[in-house]
Amino acid sequence: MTGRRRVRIATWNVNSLTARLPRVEEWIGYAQPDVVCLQETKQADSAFPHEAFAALGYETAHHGDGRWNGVAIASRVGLADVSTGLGSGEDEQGTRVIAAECGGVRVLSVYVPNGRALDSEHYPAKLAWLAGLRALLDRTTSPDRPVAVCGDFNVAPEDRDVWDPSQFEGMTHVSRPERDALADLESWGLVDVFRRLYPDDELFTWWDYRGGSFHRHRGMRIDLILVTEVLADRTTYGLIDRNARKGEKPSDHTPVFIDTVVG
DNA sequence: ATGGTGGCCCGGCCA
Repeated sequence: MTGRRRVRIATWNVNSLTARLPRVEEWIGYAQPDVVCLQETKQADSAFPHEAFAALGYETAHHGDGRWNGVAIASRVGLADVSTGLGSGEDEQGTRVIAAECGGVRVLSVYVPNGRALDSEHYPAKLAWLAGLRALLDRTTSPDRPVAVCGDFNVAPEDRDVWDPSQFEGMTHVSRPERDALADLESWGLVDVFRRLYPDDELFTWWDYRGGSFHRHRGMRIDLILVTEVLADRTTYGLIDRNARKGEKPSDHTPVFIDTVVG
């Protein structure tokens, strides 16, 4: 590992890897990411298709217990020092975070709890989970290092990250406490690097399956790549690949990736 | 029209 290398880091909530494997293989084939963070595999560790990724040249690590959640990292630039969970009391729902060292970057694949509704007990649990993620970063790495926290945050950081803010009043994903919890996580030393690259509105990563939302451009940007400044400063490109939301049996999320430089 | 679509897997729950 000498010299500077470009790495393409991607994240995708696949909404069941069992249902989505053909689309994931297809996407990896043309997008050629070096690291892919997956969320909502909905698989037990014993069911994860390590061989399918190995055939494409990727090492994989997965953390899941079956029906709910499930996160993974696939890497073709090395995969070491894997750890799972928040390591604190906030991840009782489990199987929502996995981390690994990939080509000189500490990569985390995260699936933040949905929260369901502002008056649900799952809502304060979501806020606590985000605080627990910051605590995990504090214990395991440093903002001076190359770190990429990638995943489905279930929070739209700003009003321009939803198709119509008036439709979301009183709902999760846009509330002040959720946005504050995300901002507090970023204040650890992370940059929403995709937004830094593209200040435009209407750049969404998720569209409801219902009501033709995708074709009506009714979405939200909730899948984020948060990186430390050493990576943000060297990020040359980023893309939300809307093509993966089209066609046969798409996930309701589409992948996001960035190109950055390590070393 | 508190609906609608899709994944889990077959009765609702979750997103």
